[in-house]
Amino acid sequence: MRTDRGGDLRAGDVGRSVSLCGWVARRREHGEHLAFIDLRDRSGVVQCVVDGASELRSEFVVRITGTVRPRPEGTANDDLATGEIEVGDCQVEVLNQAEPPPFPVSDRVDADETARLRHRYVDLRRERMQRNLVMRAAVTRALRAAMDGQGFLEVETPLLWVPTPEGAREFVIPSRLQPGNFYVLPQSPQLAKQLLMVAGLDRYYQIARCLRDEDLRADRQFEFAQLDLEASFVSQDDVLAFVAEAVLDATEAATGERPGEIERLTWTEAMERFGSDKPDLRAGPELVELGPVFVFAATGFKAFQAPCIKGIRVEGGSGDFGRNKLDALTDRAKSLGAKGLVWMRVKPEGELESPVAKFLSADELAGIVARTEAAPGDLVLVVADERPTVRAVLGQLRLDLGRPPVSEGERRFVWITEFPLFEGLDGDGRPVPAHHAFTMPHPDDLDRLESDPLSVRSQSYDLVLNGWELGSGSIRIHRADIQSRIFALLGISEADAEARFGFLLSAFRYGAPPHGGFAVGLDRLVAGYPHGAGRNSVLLYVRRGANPPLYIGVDLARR
RNA sequence: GGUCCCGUGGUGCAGUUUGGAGUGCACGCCGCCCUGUCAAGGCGGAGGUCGCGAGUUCAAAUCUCGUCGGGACCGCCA
Repeated sequence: MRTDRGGDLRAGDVGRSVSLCGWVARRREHGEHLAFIDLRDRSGVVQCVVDGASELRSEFVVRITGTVRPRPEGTANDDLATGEIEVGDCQVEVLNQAEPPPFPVSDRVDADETARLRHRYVDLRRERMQRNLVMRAAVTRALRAAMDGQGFLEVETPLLWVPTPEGAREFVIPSRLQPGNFYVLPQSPQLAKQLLMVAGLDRYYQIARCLRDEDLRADRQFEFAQLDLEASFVSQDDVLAFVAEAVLDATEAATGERPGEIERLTWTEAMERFGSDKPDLRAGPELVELGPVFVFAATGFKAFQAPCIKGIRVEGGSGDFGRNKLDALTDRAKSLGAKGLVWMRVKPEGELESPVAKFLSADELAGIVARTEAAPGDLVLVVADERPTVRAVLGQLRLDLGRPPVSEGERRFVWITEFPLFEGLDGDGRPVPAHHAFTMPHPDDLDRLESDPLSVRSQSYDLVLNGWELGSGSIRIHRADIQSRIFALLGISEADAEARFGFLLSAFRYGAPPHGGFAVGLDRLVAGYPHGAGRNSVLLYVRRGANPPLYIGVDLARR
């Protein structure tokens, strides 16, 4: 039916007779006997010169047969990949007519998103959307190649699964054969892949569908994909290397540029310096510890008699922040949980101007300037509070003060390692796992497991890109003695454990190898590549909340 | 479960603060003209329950309440 995709034609094709099929993107009529048709297919757009186009309308499906020729002198179009040539002497065959589209099929116009989702098949005709889907395919191809190259075996795990005792809320599917019983759709292949390790598969990966019945967010869908992997006989560094290889290859495939080494921060470093376990390293000031400045601890300023004092330096911020903006920043800090926000302007002579300056000694003021390395014209923001509050507030403020969009500027991947094993204590004083109950503690901290559990680090790790959590993983517990200690700490009896995790524990009794793994969120990874892209431009279909459920333009099934 | 914001021809917006005739702009659509355009251009035209429902008022796109839809965020997402 066709010989080429029109968008692929170049000067080298001049003279060829071609047949092209596609949609009428635009037409420009110049009287009865000259019209230009921009023909669009997956490869892009090419200009066809036809003898009259009065029967053609936007989005008609046509087959055009003609001859590739160079455009007349002076009429080339640098904005088009096909701009040097055109297809002339065209015969046009209308394969199908079309109603006017509900919104312009153009990258220039941001149409109503509801309409775009309802008519997703029209929305996906946009060049940008198709480009993103093509890029997504390039990314998954690169991921597969990287995993294959590292000796991983692709294995598909079941979708009709059983409940997992912890984690996200799961979708349930009624069973026809056992009325009253339900299948559960996996929130991740976590347990299945651990069983594959017990089975001796050694290195497994999958581009896995994950389904979570949780509330939606801008970057969150019920249904999403991840590169899921698990490997036996590996250390944490081995896992990080596997993932880095795949992610860097994918980035190169998507953008043409291979980032350098992925940086590494421990969780504590990330929290202290950036106030976040998913730091955006591109911009914004780091948090500076100010507590030690006040060695004498007996500062006369009550607000600074706190367990933790940190500041951030806003370069050149003195002039940019008048009282209104400072008040707004203070309100923002309070809404984030701080009791207040102390600001200090560095005056041309180097001394500090601040509402609280009179409560601080000269040494203290000088210490703040020295620690923050503040220069004249800078602004220093200080929060004093409990350590988690200080981190959270300043961590958010540094982003508020200048965070570029995720997909713009440089690409800063960073590993966050040594997460705490427990995130705190529950109402009964029992530690709460930060990851899951099968995460291996850091070997150096094992002897403190019972005596000081909150200080115990885990062998779990996250991959972060420009402030986005791209994925996470851990080394799993494979030894029964350590698992028993964890269950004891969590207050899970042997009977409880058997009831909740029985099939995994029983599998582990038949020879479980040391193993660990990772999962990379594919949608987030891909959305981070194109400039200005959002979630909805890299997904085939987008699911939104509430009624009527807008999926592919139809309601959910009812029974 | 909670907080805040937004609903105006097919699309994108202005109009809402301070109530006074569905008023305006751009795109698209329909018709006519046009032989080198490319977001073609010119002339003309059609297209509206201002999300929906109450209330206040002589009068509501505009004010109030409710409701539906959408968005952002918190909870939640091991």
